[in-house]
Amino acid sequence: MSETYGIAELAREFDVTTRTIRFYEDKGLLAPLREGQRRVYAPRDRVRLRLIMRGKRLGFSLQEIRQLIDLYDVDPSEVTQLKYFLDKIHEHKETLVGQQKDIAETLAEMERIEAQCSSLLSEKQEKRKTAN
Amino acid sequence: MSETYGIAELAREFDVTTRTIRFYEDKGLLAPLREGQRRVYAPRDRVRLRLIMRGKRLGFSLQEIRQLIDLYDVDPSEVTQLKYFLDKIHEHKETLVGQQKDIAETLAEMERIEAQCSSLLSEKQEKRKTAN
DNA sequence: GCCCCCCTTTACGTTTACGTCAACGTCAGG
DNA sequence: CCTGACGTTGACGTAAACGTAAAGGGGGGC
Repeated sequence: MSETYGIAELAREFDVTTRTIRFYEDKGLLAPLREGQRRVYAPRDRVRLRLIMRGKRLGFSLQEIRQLIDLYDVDPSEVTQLKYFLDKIHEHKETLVGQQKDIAETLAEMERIEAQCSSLLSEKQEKRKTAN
Repeated sequence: MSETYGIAELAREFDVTTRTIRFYEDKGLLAPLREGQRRVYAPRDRVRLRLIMRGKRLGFSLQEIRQLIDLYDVDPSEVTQLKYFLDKIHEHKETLVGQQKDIAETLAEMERIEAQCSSLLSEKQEKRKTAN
């Protein structure tokens, strides 16, 4: 079984160009198999691409995204490495929690402004009614 | 009263270079007063800079940040403009909610991996104990 | 046989967000 | 008076993340 995908297929699915996908490979974010020259993507590559897109939506650089992705296939051989990874995870978690806070603040302000606008709008529209 | 700030002062406070602050001015994100040639920043400029930094932490481009900031001082004169701003706000809100979801997912996975690593780690450390 | 679509590599171009350097004015302290 | 900190504009440099164009191979359908 184990479905595979072509580069154009993935490009369509994630709404990026094939150039972009190849670029990610260049940067070590993807490593598809080859059939001759052609790239053949396994489901795990697709998952990785999904992770990449999510990282981008959160404003992470490709380097940071690479770190994040690498956390998913940790080789848990050495204790020192495990500790290192735990550190990395803590770092990322802190960043994410910080972003949550930033988003919450921004959303709160958006809603404040929205309410302000809405009330002003309905006010104006009331006036237009009564003017008729 | 109304405190004012020099460019270096703000640069220190927000941990950016003066070049960066001037660059933001170039891009229309800041518009400090001048005393002769020198830039003089009012509290509102400081607030704006804070908004800019928050936007950056969320991965927005300076253009997007500009849009966001502009929402804070809307001139509520025209009804069509009000509607336009409400639209903008909705857009931004959707983006932010999307990011919240992305963050929640990523955090969940981080914790999954973290738990995995932790248990593996304590396991290994147990073995080292019993081996002695 | 030809067209079309998918695939490949190589290489130069572009945008964003600043960094860096030059060349100069201004004002306080020693 | 000199130094040093702070400020200015202007121009060029750079890293990241792709876009785009060139030049070509391989296979399927009519």
